[in-house]
Amino acid sequence: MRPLNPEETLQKIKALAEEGLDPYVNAYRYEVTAKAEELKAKFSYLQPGEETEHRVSVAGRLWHVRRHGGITFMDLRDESGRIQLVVRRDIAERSERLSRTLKFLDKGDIVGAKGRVIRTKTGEISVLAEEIEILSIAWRPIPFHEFGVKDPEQRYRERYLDIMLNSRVRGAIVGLYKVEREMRRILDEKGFIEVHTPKLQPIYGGALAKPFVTKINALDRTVYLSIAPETYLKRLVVAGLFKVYEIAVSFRNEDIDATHYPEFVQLEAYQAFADWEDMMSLGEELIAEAVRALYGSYRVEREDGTVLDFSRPWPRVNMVEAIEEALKTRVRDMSREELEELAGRLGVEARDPRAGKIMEKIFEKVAMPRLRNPTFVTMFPRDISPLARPSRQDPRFAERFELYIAGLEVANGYSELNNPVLQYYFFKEEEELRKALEAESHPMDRDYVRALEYGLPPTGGIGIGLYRLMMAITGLPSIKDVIPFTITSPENIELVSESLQELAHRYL
RNA sequence: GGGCCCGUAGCUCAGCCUGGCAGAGCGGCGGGCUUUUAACCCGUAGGUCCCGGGUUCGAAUCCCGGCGGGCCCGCCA
Repeated sequence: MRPLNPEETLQKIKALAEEGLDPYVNAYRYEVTAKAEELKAKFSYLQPGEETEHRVSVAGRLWHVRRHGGITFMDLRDESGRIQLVVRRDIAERSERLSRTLKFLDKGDIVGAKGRVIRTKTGEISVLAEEIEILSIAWRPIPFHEFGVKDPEQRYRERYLDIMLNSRVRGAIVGLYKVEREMRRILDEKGFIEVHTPKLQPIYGGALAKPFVTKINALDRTVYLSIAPETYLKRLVVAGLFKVYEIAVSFRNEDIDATHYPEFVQLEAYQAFADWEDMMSLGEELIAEAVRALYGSYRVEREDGTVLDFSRPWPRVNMVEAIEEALKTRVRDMSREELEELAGRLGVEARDPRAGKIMEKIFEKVAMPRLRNPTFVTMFPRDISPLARPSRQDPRFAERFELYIAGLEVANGYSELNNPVLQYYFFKEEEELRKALEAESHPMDRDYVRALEYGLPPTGGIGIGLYRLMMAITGLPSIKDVIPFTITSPENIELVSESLQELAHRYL
């Protein structure tokens, strides 16, 4: 690997160019015929020392270079895994280009290699290289090996290094893709339509959060980045798309912590003629099958040793009952004042005009931390659920649930409120609330109520926080770990290239 | 918004409490080596101790301010 030293880098580049090996001149494409892990599986039958005539070409980044004088071993990493390249002196002596190239190879470089598949004397399935091309150069030292990048600042500033070196982070990013693919497959099979709803919205809604405010120049109009796709998806149900979903990026202008980030991805699905129970079942299926697609099992053993069991069905616990069981106290008929007093005794800060908000806080304090395996918490207070349908059993509560996994709130869903009179009434309530305190409230959305006036079928909906889900199943401690790139404050970046501008003319 | 902690070589970190030559391992560079797996052996270079100010004969170390980062609490998923 090269030192972070422009002068030495310059000498290397010049020397490469003189030998006709400059990859910025030579290497525009490379024919790849095999992947590392596929080769190791396919040739696992080889005995130590056995060689084949099977010629392959592989490409990737050099991970280790072990030079032994007459023989060199290199580990090449591609997107499937690692495979060893072997360069023997007797072969290199027959190819001047190979022996010249070999001198320049450095840990971190991107190379392509052609050769025969063998198993070495010590048992490693390898490509015995006959040709090697330098395809790109690592100008900067990459912090390889056992240490990797630990400095949290460098991890986030140079995230490509963290993703390159940290297999858990890479696994979470690839894992999210597999989760989304499996969820799409299931929803497609059930006849759901995938759509995109506006990210630029004149009225934000579908959740209670501060929005990002921006402007459409063409219309000279203030708009908000979507905090949730919910109200648009339900407009589509009104329109007759009775099974509809979106994997939506949502933006909320709130603080960043271990479980919150201002932009995040959620899958929201709506199904006409279904209620909250159906949506719990759908959520179970989507998540359990995604986990199985990822790990081949409904049981996940996490890095920290804990095991999560996604076998269905998952427990469904009533919020009030969960609190009462934890506290051994009857809370279901408590007034707002009594709840506030209880919260005070529990050390829960809850000054809010809504009794339901205080109830939720108490729940999060006393009952939520106990929930490890996937558990639905049901019957959320009605006054903190302005888009949900009141319970057919007790109108103080909504037919609303949240899903908790490993102490994280991962999903939220309900029987959708389809009564326009009640929806308008709840929006008015929210407006009053906004005046009464600084807390976020749902803005009045007259167009949404108008849509309901055309008739929304009885509908169930669910939103699944996909980053939270990845945190839960990987055990990674911060939501930033599962997001490919997060924002960092500005820095002065020193570039090798800036001091080597004299090279630019070579390539034009 | 409140509190706690961190910043030393390319990477991982020690040194700081109790002020006295800037350190280790890995990596780099040079040499050797035809079966290694973080190869090994010999040699060697490499520093804005985050920045600024103060105390002191003397500051990586103590004090003040700033910058960058992390964690916890409050609020939003």
